Amino acid sequence: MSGSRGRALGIRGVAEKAGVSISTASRYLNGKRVRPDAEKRVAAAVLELGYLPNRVAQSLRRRRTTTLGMIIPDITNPFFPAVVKGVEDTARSAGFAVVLLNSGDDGVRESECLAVVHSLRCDGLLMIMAPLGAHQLRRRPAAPHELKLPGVYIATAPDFEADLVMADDARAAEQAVRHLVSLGHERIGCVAAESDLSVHRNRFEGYRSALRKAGLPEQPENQVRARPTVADGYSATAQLLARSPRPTALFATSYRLTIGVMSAIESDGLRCPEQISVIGYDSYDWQDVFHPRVSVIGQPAYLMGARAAELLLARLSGRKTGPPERILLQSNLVLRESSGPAPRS
Amino acid sequence: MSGSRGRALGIRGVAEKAGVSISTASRYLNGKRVRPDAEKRVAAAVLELGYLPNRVAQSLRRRRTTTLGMIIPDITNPFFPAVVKGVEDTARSAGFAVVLLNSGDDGVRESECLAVVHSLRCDGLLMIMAPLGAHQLRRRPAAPHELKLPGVYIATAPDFEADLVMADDARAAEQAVRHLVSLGHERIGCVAAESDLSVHRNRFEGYRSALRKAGLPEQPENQVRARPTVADGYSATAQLLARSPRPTALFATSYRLTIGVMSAIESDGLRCPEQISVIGYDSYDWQDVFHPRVSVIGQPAYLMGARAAELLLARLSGRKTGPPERILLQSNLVLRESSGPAPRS
DNA sequence: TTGAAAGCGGTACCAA
DNA sequence: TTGGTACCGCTTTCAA
Repeated sequence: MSGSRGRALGIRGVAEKAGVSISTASRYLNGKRVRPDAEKRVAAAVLELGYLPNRVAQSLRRRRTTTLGMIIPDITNPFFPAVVKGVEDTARSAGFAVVLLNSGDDGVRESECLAVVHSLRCDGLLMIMAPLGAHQLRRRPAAPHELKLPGVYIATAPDFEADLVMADDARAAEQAVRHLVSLGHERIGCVAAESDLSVHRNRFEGYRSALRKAGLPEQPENQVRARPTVADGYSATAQLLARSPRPTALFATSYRLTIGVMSAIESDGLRCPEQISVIGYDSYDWQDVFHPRVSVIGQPAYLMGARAAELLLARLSGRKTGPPERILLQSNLVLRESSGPAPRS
Repeated sequence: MSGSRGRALGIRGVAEKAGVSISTASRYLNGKRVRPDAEKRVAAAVLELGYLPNRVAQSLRRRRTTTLGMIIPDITNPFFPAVVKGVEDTARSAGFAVVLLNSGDDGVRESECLAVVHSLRCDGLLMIMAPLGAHQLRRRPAAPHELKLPGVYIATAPDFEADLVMADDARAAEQAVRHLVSLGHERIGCVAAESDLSVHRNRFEGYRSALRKAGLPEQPENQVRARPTVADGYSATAQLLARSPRPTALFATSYRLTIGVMSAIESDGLRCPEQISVIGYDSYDWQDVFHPRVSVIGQPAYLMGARAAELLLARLSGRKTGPPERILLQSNLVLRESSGPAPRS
C-alpha cells in the first residue's frame, strides 16, 4: 500500500525480499541482464517497497553526483530566471539536478558558493559571474579551472580560456545605436553599467563603435557609468539630462538601468520618444503593453542556459573534448515605441 | 601553492600529513577538542592541501545531507524568484544548499521532482504546488508527508495538514475590491485563475465576499476564469469587455492575468482608469514607471520564502516540534493609477 | 550469470 | 584525549 512504511531498507531490503543477492538487485537496477525470474522478483520488490536508490550512496561509490552547481548573481534580476530554466530543463532531461547559489553580486560570496559546489562534489558548474569584485575569484577557494571542476561560463567571459556561452553584446549594442543614428540622433547618451565584466564592456564598446562608424564625435559628456540598480540608473540619467544641449537619445546597458532611465525621463517631464528616445536592455512581455513601450535588446536567455548546460553535459560525458569552446548567441533588437526620430532642434 | 594539485587525498591525506590519526583529524574538523599541537598540524595540513570535506561522504554517514529541495512551478514567473531568494539566503546562513526543481505547472512532473528530492535524500522540502493537476501529488511517488519528508508548503495549502506559509489572499483581495467599491464601482469584474489551488480560490472568494458585504449583486456575468497566462488573460478580458453594460472595474488574480487584462483594455481602446479601473496582482518596480501605473496587491515574496525556510530548518533541528504550523503573512495593496473613480453613466 | 567482498570518504563508537 | 575500526548504501571487481 504505502511506498515507504517503516525504515527504508535500501537495496539490501529489495534483495532480501526478492530472494537474490545484493549484486543481482544492483545489476537489475542498473539495467544489466539478470536471469528472467530474478528480474521479475526484483521488480516486484522494488514496487512493493517503493524503493528509490539512495543517490548519496551512489555518488560516493561512483564518484559522481549527477548534480550541477549553478552560481548566479541574483535570481531576483529578471534576466536570470530564464537562463536558470534553460539550464534546469536540459540538466533534468539528462538526469542531473541543479543546486542554485546566489552570489549576491558579491565577489567574496561568490567564492563561498564555489566552495559549496566543490564540497558538494557537483560534477560541473554553470557560472554567471558577479558584477562587483569578480577579481576575488582568483583567490582561494580557487577559480573553477584551478579546482579542475568542469565548468561553463554564461553571459560574461572570465579572463582565462574557458567554455563559454554568451550573447553578441557588442554587435547588438552597435546595432541598437546605429538604429538611433539612422533615426537622426546625433547626441546619443549611454548609461552604462559600472562593472569590469566583459558583458558590460562589450556593450559599451558596441555603443562607441557605432558612434565612431557613424562619424559622430566621442561625446564623453553624454556617457555615464552607474551601478546596475534602478536608483543609480535614475540619478545617472538625471545627470545626463541636465547637460545642455542634452542628448536626444539614450542607450542603457542593463535591465535595471533601463528602468531607472525611463523613470528619470518621466521625472524630467520629457516625452518619450517625442523629445527623447531610448533603447534599453532585456525584453519582457509586459513591455508590449505598458507605456512607453520600450525598445530593447533582447537576449536569448533560455537558450543561453540550455546551450551552456548541453555543453557542460557533453564535456562531462566525454562526448565532447578539445579546447574551450565559445558559443556566441544572437541577441535581437526589439523595436517598440521608445525609439523615434530625433526632435528637430 | 595550488589548493588541489593531484588526486584529492581526503581526510586520510590530511591525517597523514599532520601525523595524526584519521579520527583526530575528523574531530578537529568537527570542532571538537584535540591536543593543541595536533590542532596546529592538522590546520596546517588542511590549508596546504586545500582540503574541503566531501559532503557526499559526510551525508552518507550522518544520514543527512544538509540540503533542501525546493519545487516550484516555474522560476520564469516573476513572483517566484523572490521567494526562492528568501529560501536560499536563509538556508545558506544555516549551511544548507538548495536544489531547485521546476515542475512546469504540471502535476506529473511535480511528482517526478518529488522523487528526485527523495532520491537525493534532501533533508527537507519547500513546496509551491503547481496550478494544474496538483491532485497527481496524491499518487506515487507519494506526497511529502507520506514520504515522511519534512516539508513546508508555500503560497498554497495542500488538502491535508502541513506546515504552511501563505499570504492573506482572501483578505487582500477583499480589501482591493472594497477599494474599488469605495471608488463608486458597482459592476466589478473578476478575471480569475482557473485553478483549484487554495491561493486562487481564496482570492476569488475575497472578491465575492467584498461584493456581498457591499450589498452588490453576485454578477456572475462579470466573472471569468482563465488559465494563468497572458494570452488567456487577454481573451478572457476581451469577453468581459464585450458585455453590455460592461464592468467599470476589473480585478485580476495573478500576475500574468494582470498583464493580459491591461493588454485587452488597451486593445479595446479603453482608457484606464478614466473608463475602466483595474487592480492586479504582484508588485514590481517597473510598475512605478510604466503606464498605466497599475495598482496591485503585493505579496511579501521574499519573506514568504525566508519564513518557510526558517520553519523548515527549525523542524529539522528539532528546535520546533508540535502540530503543523500555519504562518499567514500580510499582503499589501499598492495603489497606483489604474484604479480611479467609476465613470459616471 | 551470480554472490561475496572490497571499498567510496567520512563519522563515531569503543577500548586503551 | 587518542587511534582502530565498523559502518553508511551502493557499485564493481573477482572467483565460482
